[in-house]
This record gives sequence, C-alpha cells and structure tokens, in this order.
Amino acid sequence: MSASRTFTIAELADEFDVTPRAIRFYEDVGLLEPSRAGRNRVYTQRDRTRLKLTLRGKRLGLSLSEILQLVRMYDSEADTAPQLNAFLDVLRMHRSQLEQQLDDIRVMLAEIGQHEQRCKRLLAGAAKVTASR
Amino acid sequence: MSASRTFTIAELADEFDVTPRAIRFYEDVGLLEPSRAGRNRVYTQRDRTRLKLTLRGKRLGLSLSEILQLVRMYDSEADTAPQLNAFLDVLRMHRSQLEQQLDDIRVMLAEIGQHEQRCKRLLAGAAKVTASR
DNA sequence: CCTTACATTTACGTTTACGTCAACGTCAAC
DNA sequence: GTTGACGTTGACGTAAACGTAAATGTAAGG
Repeated sequence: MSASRTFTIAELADEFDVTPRAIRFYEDVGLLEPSRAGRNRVYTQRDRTRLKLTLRGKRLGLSLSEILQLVRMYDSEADTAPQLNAFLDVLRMHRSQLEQQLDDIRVMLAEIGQHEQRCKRLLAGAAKVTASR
Repeated sequence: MSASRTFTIAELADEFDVTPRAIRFYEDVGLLEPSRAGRNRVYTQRDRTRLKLTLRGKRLGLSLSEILQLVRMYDSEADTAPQLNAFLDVLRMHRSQLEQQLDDIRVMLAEIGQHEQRCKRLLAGAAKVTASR
C-alpha cells in the first residue's frame, strides 16, 4: 500500500541541493507545512512537490511571497464567478510574464549563439596560425 | 549625420519604467558609464542598450553582478586561446541555465493552461445554473 | 557511558537592490 | 527675484532570503 513516503529535512535538502536552513525558512513563510515526529519535521510527498514548485519559481526570478500566492491560488477551491474571474486575471498576468521571459530567453540564446560562433572562428584562426609556425 | 542621440536620466527612466535612483545605482555597480554635461549625466545609445540588457537580465532573475560579468565578457576583446575557451565555457553555462528556464516556463505555462481550462469549465457550469433559475 | 550524527530553536549578521529623505545647484518662466 | 522642474551628491533605511553561530535534544553505535 506504499503509505506515501515521507522525508527528513536532510533528504529533501540533499535531493534538491538546498540547505536545511532554507527549507525551514520556506516553512516560516508558509510554503511548507511538515508534520512532526516529536520535535522533528516530517515531510510528505505534498511538501516535496511544494518545494519543487518553490525552487522552480525561484529559478524564474519569483519572490517567495509571489510563489506563496501562486500555490495558494492553485490549492484554493475558488467556486464563485467573481473568484474564478479574478483567478483567470492572475493566470493571464502570469502567462504574459512568462511569455515575456520566453522572449528574453530567445534573445539571449541568439546572442550567445553569435558569441559562440565568433569564438570558434577566432579559435580556428589561432589554430592555423599556430600550425603554420 | 544623426549625431547619435543622447538621453537624460529622466528620459531613460520614463522609457523603461524605472526610477532615476535605480539608473544611478546601475552606474554605481558599473553597468552604465554616462558622460557629463557639467554635473548632469548624459546617456548615449550605448548606455541605453546596456540598460535594456540590464533589465532583461533582471527579468530572468540575474543579479546585477552577474549581468555585469556578462556585459563585460561580451565587450571584452578576448583573443588568446585560453581566454576564448574560458569564454566558451561561460557561454555554455549560461546556455544550459537558459534552457533550464525554458523547461521551467514550459511546465508553468502548461499548468496555467490547465487551471484556465478548469476555471472556464466552472464558469460555464455556473452560468448554466444561473440561467436555469 | 560517551561520542557522533542529525535534529531543533533563537537570534543576530549579511548581501542585494534599491527607496527615501535632505540639502543643494541651475535654468527657464513668470 | 522667486518659483518650479529637473538635476546632483550623500547618507541612512529597508525588504528579502537566507547564513551562521550558540545552545540544546536525542537516537544509534562502539
């Protein structure tokens, strides 16, 4: 029946390459809600998922409070029309921000490509010069 | 001969929607190097481009010092083979990081899509219920 | 029993990226 | 001549996201 594995703080820290301090901090701001075995924290799969979401958000430059809003929204059982429409607005905002980031990334990747080509040309030239001596 | 337009700090601040304070701060950390007309700063097209790069970097979650490294690298006239190879290494690192971000964005966009669908379904349902009364 | 490894809380320290005055210069407009 | 509008340089304040040290608990192993 695989009673839905649990994790220690060190296991999660190892897996995601963050410090226990950071994980406790994420709990402080409300992103994680581990249960306890005595004093010690016990993390569920849900917490693990939350942590993964948190780190993904961080990689995209979101602040912890922004991430918190997101996960709360996703968890919330919005059901009234005003709530749902507000929800949709937030989703649209985030989508447009992500698309802005996609653009930014495309531009930067293109630039990186240019520089790589230049480097390679220069290296090829240098190799010839070296070989000719 | 369009003597390569210049800009005041307020013009740039307006155009990119940042405060003059932020722009001066970017100068403090070495990202901008405006000339002066008396006491006042005069920004060139080059500064404008730098500012654009800076803000793009920020949107992708880079720190100002990381951005500084990038623009310095791009400006540098690396020509020796070791320099060029080091350069290529950095480029590869940044590329893989950007690709990680691409992945993250794809995942988040997919999630947003799911939630949007759910919202719309619920709204459609609510509309029916409302209409039936 | 003692050490080692891992956990805890409390609390202060640090870096980053500006915000926010304060005090002043300057040039045009009234 | 003074009033804005815009610019300047300090200098201090602040929010975010942990780092780091101190003091303590506790379970397992030798």
